[in-house]
Amino acid sequence: MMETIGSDRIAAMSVDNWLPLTVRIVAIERTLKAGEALFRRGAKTEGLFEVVAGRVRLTRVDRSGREVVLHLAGPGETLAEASLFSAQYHCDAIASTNATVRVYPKREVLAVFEENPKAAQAFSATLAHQVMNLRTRIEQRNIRSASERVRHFLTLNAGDDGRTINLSGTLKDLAAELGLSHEALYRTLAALEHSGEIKRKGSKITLSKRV
Amino acid sequence: MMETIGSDRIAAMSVDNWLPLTVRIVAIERTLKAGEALFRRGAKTEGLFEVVAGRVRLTRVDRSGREVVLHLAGPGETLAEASLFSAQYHCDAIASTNATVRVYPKREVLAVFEENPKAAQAFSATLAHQVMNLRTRIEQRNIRSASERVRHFLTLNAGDDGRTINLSGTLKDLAAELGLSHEALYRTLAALEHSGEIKRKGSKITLSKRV
DNA sequence: CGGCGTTTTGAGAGAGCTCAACATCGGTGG
DNA sequence: CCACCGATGTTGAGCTCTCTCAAAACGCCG
Repeated sequence: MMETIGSDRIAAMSVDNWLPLTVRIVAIERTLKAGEALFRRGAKTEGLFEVVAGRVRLTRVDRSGREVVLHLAGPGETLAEASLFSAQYHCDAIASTNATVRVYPKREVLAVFEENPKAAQAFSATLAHQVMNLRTRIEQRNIRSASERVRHFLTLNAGDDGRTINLSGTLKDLAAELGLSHEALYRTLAALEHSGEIKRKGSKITLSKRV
Repeated sequence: MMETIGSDRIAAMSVDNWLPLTVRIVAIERTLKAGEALFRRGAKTEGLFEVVAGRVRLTRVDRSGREVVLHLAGPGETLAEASLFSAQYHCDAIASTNATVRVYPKREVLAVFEENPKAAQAFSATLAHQVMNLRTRIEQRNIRSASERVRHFLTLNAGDDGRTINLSGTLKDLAAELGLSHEALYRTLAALEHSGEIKRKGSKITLSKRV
């Protein structure tokens, strides 16, 4: 899984890869309206979630009341993997758009791991990738400069051609994800475009050849 | 595992919990001098590492040449779990002090997971905790204020009494870990002490009752 | 058309960074 | 035993950069 809007391809964590049909059948679907909470920090854990449609974000609220986006999951990705091993959620899950999710009960999923080593291993791999991605995220957060942080994001999320990025949310959302004020992001993008480093067209950004 | 110097107890990830003796026996020990690299980003992955003595840090170097500390592992903790599922390391591992590590070959560890669901699950749980801790770390990085960031760290790493923190490295290391310049950290600690919020005594910090 | 949220641009202030000087503490070797 | 040296710890001062507060243009939807 991943944390950056455009990087689904980097570590898309489809349930298909490891969760047997037997479990997927018992899953319950649930729909959420934009802004609705799937679960809240401190609530008892139910199980694993898969986003079927829409987008769900994992967030925490720091003491100053600011929302910190930990992760943004799109269709095919799973949510709250860590909750399988803990009794309570440790962050909030909120629908960013109208969304549909599937719930795989904790009990059933854990049972699968007992019986099916392949599934367990695939799940481990998934978590391991998540760890890597979170570390990348921390690396990003260490960058003070807004322009460097944006560049870091853009290069990391460039498409197959290495130059094109498709934003899937609003720029304001992206700002939150990058840990910048939205004004700072607007200004930075404007400056990068003005300097010719990038080109913008709607929700598409293109990097110019070599910096 | 964890990322903060004093929080070993929060998610100490001892190998003893899940890795069978059969594997632990084939492990190879290796010693490192302070500053020596255990592995470098891009190198072929060997397996899982356990820190026996000393401290090893996981880092990346950003484009400005600054070192970003992703993780600091102490005795009993494991390193590079994600490398089990990838061909190359994605960050550098460097000994912060003279250190001894044990190497558990990838092949053997993965074999254990095939045969022993309990081990696989314990490993997953370990990774899941790591994910949680990394998220906490991201939350921390979102805090702009140096004093708030330090408070966040202190409360998160307070000992059993909830008021005492034992620093295990230098303040300079801590600054890097917190993503602050060492000057800023010194000043902040001095200010907190001056205001009576904390007391310092060598490498020990005590929080005053309630803020 | 009216309203709401996003996108933009402006101006000012605060906070941390950088550069710099100095103190302190261990360890090393003469 | 003491002088030297490097790294850590500490404090000072200015500067840059982002945040915050403000205001306005734009776009979308009922």
